[in-house]
Amino acid sequence: MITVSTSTDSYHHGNLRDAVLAAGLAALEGPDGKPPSLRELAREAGVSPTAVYRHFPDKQALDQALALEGLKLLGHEQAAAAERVGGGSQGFAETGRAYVRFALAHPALFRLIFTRGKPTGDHLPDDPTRALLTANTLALARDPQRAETMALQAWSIAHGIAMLMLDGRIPADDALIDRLLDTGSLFPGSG
Amino acid sequence: MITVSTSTDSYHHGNLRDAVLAAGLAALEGPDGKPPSLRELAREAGVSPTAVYRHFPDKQALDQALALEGLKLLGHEQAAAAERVGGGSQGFAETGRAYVRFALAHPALFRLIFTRGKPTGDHLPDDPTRALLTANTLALARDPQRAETMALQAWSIAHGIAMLMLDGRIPADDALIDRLLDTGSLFPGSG
DNA sequence: CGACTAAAGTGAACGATGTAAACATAGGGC
DNA sequence: GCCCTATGTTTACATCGTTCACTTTAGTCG
Repeated sequence: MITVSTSTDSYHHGNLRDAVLAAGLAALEGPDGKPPSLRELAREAGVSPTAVYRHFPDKQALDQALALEGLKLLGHEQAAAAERVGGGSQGFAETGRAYVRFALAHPALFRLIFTRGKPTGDHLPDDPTRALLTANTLALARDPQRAETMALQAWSIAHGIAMLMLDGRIPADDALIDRLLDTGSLFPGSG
Repeated sequence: MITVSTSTDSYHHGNLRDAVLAAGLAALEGPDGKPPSLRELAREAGVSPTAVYRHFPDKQALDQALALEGLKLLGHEQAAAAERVGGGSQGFAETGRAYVRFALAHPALFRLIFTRGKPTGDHLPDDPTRALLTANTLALARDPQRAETMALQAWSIAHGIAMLMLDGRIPADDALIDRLLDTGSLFPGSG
């Protein structure tokens, strides 16, 4: 979690990096689906635009850091949702619902997470979403290969639903989410 | 299809709208995943930036027009792919594969199609992709409600695979596409 | 045929953005 | 107590979308 120390320092901010990230997450929650500009975040943190460059090499790095925070949030919500129904295959289904609900609740943040321009080839960080997913499907299917396939299929359909709903191609209906994510109808003989 | 009349007129271009759209589609094919700027397209068409505003109210409208062209292309490729294998449930599966292949072949264009900022509430234009989809699932399931659900599920999983592969979250492997889109494993008792 | 009008182009300008370069400050280690 | 380095600041530049006032063309109508 990001904490902002509202220190009253004049020149040195004390903790600019976290302040900028916090401002970024806050801006991403706003109803305006606009991704925040670097200058806007600097303004919000009460600092000159170029000061941000002491903590992030460029805008893309800032975005990636924000995306990473978002990914953590998503992971937490998924884990909490799964735990709430007691894990198991119920928890697996709940994980998918939480994924889509998160996307609808935080559209700009969700979009940011999955749109960091070029892959730049660097390591994908710890992805709790994915870990949780494979663990769950491994409990459903004996064959590990089949489990991996199911995991990717489940991820894909949840991601597809989320994206299509965000883009207005599919009504963002809560009942529809349940209908589309119904594991019983999707994966024969599981659950 | 967009045709550019390379007329040698000096002042009046003759057909600026199509020229700009053509330049836009060309730019979107370039390896640089950048969405083209309005000024860039104007430059490419040999015209001042503001001339574009005689044909599009703003950048967003330009983007929407480009997205519409992309949607047509996608529809054509899907129809061609389905036809190639003789339609039917084979054609249905092929439709999904074509969807993902299109996304991988035209990343920037595909992204543009599904990211026109706010829905602005206006009508979704004729979407050949969706029409084809429901028609195909209707042939697979008797219950129309079930068919609609299957259509949206199929669309979601194809869209999810495409997006996740574009974002580098899933390897853009051709064999993987087939494995994930295997209708037999996804929808029990159909095919 | 010639004049007028509207469509389609031009240029200069504005504010916003990401980013680079040169300079200022403050706080911690010798 | 001094200096060094991390962290800011100011200024500047290119690019972008967009507005405004103006110019040129094409086509219609008397």
